[in-house]
Amino acid sequence: MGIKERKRREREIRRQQIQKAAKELFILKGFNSTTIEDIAKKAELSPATIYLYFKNKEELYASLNLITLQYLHDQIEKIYKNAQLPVEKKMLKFKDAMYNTFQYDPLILRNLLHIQIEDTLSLLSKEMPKQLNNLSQKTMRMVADIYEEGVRQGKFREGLGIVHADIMWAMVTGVVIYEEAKRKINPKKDFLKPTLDRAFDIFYRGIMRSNGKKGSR
Amino acid sequence: MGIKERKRREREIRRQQIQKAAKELFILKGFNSTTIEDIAKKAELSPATIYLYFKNKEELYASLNLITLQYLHDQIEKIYKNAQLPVEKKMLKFKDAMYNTFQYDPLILRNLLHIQIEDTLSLLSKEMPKQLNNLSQKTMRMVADIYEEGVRQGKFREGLGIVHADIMWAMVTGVVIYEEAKRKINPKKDFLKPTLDRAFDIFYRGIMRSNGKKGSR
Amino acid sequence: MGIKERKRREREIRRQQIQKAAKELFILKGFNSTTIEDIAKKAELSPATIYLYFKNKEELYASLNLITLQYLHDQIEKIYKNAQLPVEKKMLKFKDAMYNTFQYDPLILRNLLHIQIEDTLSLLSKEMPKQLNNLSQKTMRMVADIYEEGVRQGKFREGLGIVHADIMWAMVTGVVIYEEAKRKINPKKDFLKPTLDRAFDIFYRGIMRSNGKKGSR
Amino acid sequence: MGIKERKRREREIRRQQIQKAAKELFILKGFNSTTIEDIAKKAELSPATIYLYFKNKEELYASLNLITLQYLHDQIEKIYKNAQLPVEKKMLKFKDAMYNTFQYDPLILRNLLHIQIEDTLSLLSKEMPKQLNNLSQKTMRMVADIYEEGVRQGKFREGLGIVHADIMWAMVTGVVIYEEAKRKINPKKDFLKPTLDRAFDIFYRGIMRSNGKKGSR
DNA sequence: CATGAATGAGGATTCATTCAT
DNA sequence: CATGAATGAATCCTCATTCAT
Repeated sequence: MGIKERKRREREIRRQQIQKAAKELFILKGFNSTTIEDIAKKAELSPATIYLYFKNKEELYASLNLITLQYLHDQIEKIYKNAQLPVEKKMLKFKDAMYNTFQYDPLILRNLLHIQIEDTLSLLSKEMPKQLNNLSQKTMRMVADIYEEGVRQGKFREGLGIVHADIMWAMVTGVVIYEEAKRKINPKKDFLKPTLDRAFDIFYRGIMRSNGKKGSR
Repeated sequence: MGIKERKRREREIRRQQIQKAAKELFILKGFNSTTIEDIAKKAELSPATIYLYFKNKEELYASLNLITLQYLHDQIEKIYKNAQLPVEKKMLKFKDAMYNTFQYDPLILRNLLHIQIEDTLSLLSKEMPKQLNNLSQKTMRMVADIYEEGVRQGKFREGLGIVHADIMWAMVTGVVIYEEAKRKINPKKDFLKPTLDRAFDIFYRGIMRSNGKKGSR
Repeated sequence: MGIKERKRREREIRRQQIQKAAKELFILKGFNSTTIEDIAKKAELSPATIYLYFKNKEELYASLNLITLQYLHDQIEKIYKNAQLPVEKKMLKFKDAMYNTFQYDPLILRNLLHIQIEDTLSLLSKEMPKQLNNLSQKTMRMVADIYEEGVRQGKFREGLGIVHADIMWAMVTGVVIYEEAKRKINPKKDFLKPTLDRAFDIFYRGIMRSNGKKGSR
Repeated sequence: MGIKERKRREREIRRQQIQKAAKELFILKGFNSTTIEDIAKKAELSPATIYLYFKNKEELYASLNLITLQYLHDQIEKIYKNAQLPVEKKMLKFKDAMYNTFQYDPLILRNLLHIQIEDTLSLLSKEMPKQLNNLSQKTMRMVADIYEEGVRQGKFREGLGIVHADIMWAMVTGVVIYEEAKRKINPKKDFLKPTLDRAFDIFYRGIMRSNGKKGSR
């Protein structure tokens, strides 16, 4: 048993080593411009070895999302399940969860939003998209639930939870992408955090029933 | 004179015919997966002919942005210059301008945001990025000006105009991308318009100084 | 008659204008790297017009040789027919004729020697190679005759005239090519003339029966 | 160790197999008219494989020169270092070294002389031209040294060694090219050897101080 | 399990040449 | 006669993927 277990662990480590290399390169150069050989070189392996761990390039690419999505999901879940916290505080905390996630993996947007959907999904095995979708929906559902809870409590304005979950996600997404793009042109300063704060502040005021008193933060 | 003029017009038409074909394909399949041959076939020309009108694939790609960006710019400018309209109305009109633009060219986001920056800009001639950038900045500046005007008039909350222009753009962008992505997975229904409306409503409330009375629209 | 004649003359001028442009480009960039469009642009004509004057690119290329070869031929002939001049003087004069020719057209070597024979001759019309060959042989024959005359007069060492004509040609050729190559690497100084002089001096001594007295020049 | 060594050797063999095929084709059809696919077919490999061994077509082309140049260099060096041999004998032996080299690789001239310099050198990696130049200069320097030694010994006529090395090289070069060209037109007979002998004989007499007694060979 | 080596299947781009006007 | 425009035919090179060892 011990040996089998050790083998499995080693295998897992190798897998992650590949994913780490791949992630850095995909972020840096994009999907199409990153070659399997690039990844292999960075992971100090041979190209052929990559294929022992991932069915093909797309599957490797997609696997990265799963990790990040899980990362986001876990944070959202923790907030979601925190019985102490009032809904409006939860909503604010979501921002941090998202911000952390984008720090952890700037790639997630291009992926999850399927911006390059056509390049990406064709060769994936059946399982992968299902898992991605599942995790993604569960996460969004939690945000939606909180919104609806807020409506019931008379704190948030009327509206479908899922729509507001989408809008929140979209807004954060948009800001991240946009700031990322600007940083690419001029890498000197990074305005992501303050812009995101302001955006969330606007969002927060925008959804509150009466927002005369509280600001965000 | 007549002949020369007609020639020029025919040439322009040909150019647009290529751009039209290219745009549809780029939207459908993305930059890398669209081949020059695809475009040529769709435009009912030979691949070599494409190169009579565009220096290379990237230049053709970039040329599409210029059109769209001009389209957006012109609408924003019209609103901007409308002396009758109070700033808060202008802000609301911007939404329509953006919505129109995304209808006109869903591609614009991937491009303008340089999501594929590294794949795209290398072979462009010097002029193209300069023009793109110029037009883009002029457009954003107008939005920023309106915001600051609103602040001066005590209508909008304090804050830098350009930051709010960015946030507005980012939010709309995020919603469009996200809805587009969802539509790709399930093409049956299109929630772009209502979601965008709601998002803008939230944004609008979020920036107004006192938003007890007015809703959007 | 007058009009017809003028037309013909204009046509001839146009032809030469193309040849001039072509020659400069072929010298500068080589056969394969020179495009018809390059030539057309330089001659301030359209590519299609080139084809009104030359069957194809190769034919144009070959036509240049004919001019140069004629140029060489005429000089050699003048020396050849000069009854006053003793053979050894004639031999020395040949050097100048060759030198002039290479000045006039550095391209001639690559062409005449058919260095790029395989790239060049395939599409030529029947006539062209025949003319080239004819002119070339007539020229060499004159040199050979002079050598043999020298032998008969007991001035030059025994040997076939044509072999020595070949060697002389080859030697000059080699020096020109070699110096041309060196000049390409370091364009500052041009040692063609002195090297050629020395080479000819060696050649001259090498063929003279007794060369104790005379030097070259 | 054994396996690694064998692998290395196999790789080397493959490389040479490609070079062999390439050489034959380049000789036959020239650089531009020889395609990578031609070479691949002849070497019984796929085009892509060629690129595992050579960066690009030009690098492959240039690599052939290096081999030949080394071949020439080694022969010249052996003669150069032979302490027994008097300079005039050495000079004669140089002819044989060159003759061997041209037999071994008729291509060398077009290459070394950079006849197609502009088509050829652009894509080469930094190292290659440096190596070529280095080897070439070392070789010529040895010939020049011998000439100067001969001058000091009062055997050869006054003059710069390097100039005479150039002339010798150029003359041989010229003869080879010229005979090669004639053979292409009429492949029946090959006059290279006798013509070269005669040319060298002339050269030899031409440089000797007193050449009343000795002929060459 | 790991890998060096090989390759099939493209894809962008170029250019000599033709043809309708 | 001149040409703007169009294109067929090539050709170099890349890269995801496979396979024998």
